[in-house]
Amino acid sequence: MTLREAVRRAVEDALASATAAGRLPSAPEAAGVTVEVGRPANQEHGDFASNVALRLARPLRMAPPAIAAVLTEELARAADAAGPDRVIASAEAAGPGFVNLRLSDAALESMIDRARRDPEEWGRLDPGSTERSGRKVNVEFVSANPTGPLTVGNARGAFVGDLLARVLEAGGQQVTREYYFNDSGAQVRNLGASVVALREGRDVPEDGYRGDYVADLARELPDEVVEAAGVDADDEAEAWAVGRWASERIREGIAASLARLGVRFDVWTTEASLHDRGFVAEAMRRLREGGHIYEQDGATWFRSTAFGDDKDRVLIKSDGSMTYFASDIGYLVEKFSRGFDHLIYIWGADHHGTVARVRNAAEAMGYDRNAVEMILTGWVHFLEGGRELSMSKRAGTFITLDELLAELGVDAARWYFASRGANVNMDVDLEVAKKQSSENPVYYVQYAHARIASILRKAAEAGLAPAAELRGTGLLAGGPEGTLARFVARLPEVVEDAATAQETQGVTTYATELATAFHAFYRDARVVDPDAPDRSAQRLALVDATRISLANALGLLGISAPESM
RNA sequence: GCGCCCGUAGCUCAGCGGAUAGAGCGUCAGGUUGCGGACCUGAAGGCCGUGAGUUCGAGUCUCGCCGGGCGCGCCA
Repeated sequence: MTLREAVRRAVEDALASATAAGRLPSAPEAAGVTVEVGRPANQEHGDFASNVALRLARPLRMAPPAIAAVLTEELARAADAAGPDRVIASAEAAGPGFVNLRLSDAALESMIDRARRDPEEWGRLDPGSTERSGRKVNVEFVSANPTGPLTVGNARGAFVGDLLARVLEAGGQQVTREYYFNDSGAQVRNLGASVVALREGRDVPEDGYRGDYVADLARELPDEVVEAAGVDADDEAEAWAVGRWASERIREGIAASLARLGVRFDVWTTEASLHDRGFVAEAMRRLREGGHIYEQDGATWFRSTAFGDDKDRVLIKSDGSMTYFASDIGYLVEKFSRGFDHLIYIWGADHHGTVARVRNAAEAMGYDRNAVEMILTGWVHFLEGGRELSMSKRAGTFITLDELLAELGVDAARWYFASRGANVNMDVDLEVAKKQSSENPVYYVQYAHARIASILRKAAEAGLAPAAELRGTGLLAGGPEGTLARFVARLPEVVEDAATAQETQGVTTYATELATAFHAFYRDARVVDPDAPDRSAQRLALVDATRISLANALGLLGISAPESM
């Protein structure tokens, strides 16, 4: 349990017992008021504060400070009764009616001990601790068609999707990372025709692909691939055969690029497989049975307007071929057939127009539309020396993801995307990003980790080891230790918030604050002091818990925590 | 025209309806007889685009307006 939840329950109990004892009036309207506690911005206001007295003022017809005073007395009574195991050390009514709460030393000590007892689990949520833990979630992201290497344009989705997956996993959810692509469309033929043209020394066709990678493929193309297309193969058959080969080669390259980012996919699904395995037909059948389909102008339509869309959507074109949307709904059936409770799609902002139709189709097929969620990523504008870099895969003018990483490094790039909301547009000037890379906050946090690792090594050389437990030592009663411990103990709350909000900005903020708190502690308190072995051992324990928290916060973002740098 | 997203310090961005709006970079002024100076301390810098509304309380919620981006195919 997080400290926040323990404190929240204590306030809840105080409210219940004060009401039962008649110290607060009981009013039916008060039932709708839930007890919430938060971290005050100002540390003078304590470790936690609750606004419940302000919320109860109207239903109870009492002044907020008076309610706060009653709750404060009740909390003090409960703390006395709990003795040394109490979580709350003191409570006071303050300001317009807040109840400010201060944590006991014992509560802090036990959190530090918990972090060190099981470092792997520290910061991960207990199963069943939140509504969503245990949920089976599919996160589909990147999903670029394999007609060329991943570009910086794909970077946003790759990082946002992976970061989201990591945060959900830390929150106790079962995540499948999924990549969806088309390996049988006309683009594959065009890619093949482009490779063949270059191989034969001709110009790339009008609708073909350019770029160095196409020339590379032409050079590497084995004769067997061409021959396998048939001795008398026409240009069309040859283009398809070569296209399939090239497409698979590119897909392998994409997987390798993603692996370099620390992104690994569990499932790769092709659009063709959804048709081959009958999921598209199954989706059509469901919609037809529900009366959500009609024929018009020779095409088959989904009545999306019945669910609030601004127009109906074509599933089967008048020439008999299927739309991309038809594959989408087949994919819905396929995903739900695998038992997922929740589907998340990471899409670029330009796809927002297709959100409604997919969720509408899910509802029409009898699924919970709220189980289908689209996260739209904002635009990334890449600049070089203030000049915009325009990119086109067909023209071959783009920066690859690999090139970006070679310049920035995986850790810096991950931090960059993790510290910003998924849906905000942002400008990245590559020259500035490179120049500032050593000033990047990620290095500040990593430095704190490396510094602690160094201290622990120094301590070992001096024959000092961290104390097994801080419980009962009183080390955290005040001073620099208490301040640092409060930051360390917060990690589980940070993870819970990240999992709930499905965002990582809070994690980067926390990691920076924790590093700052450590650097301040380092300044004020000497850790390794052979003349005071007991205190050294205790401070080493606290510092070790700090190291674990830094490593786990960074790990949550897929960023390394170096022992030295 | 309709719809979605964005607008917070010079720059890049944080900010669960709560108390005096924050961080990094940049600028300016300082700091080490000890465990890593990739560090620390301090300063300057804000009508939170704008106007109303809801609320005990709004950067946060609602509506209008202004500015920027994107979308409105039997394309993928």
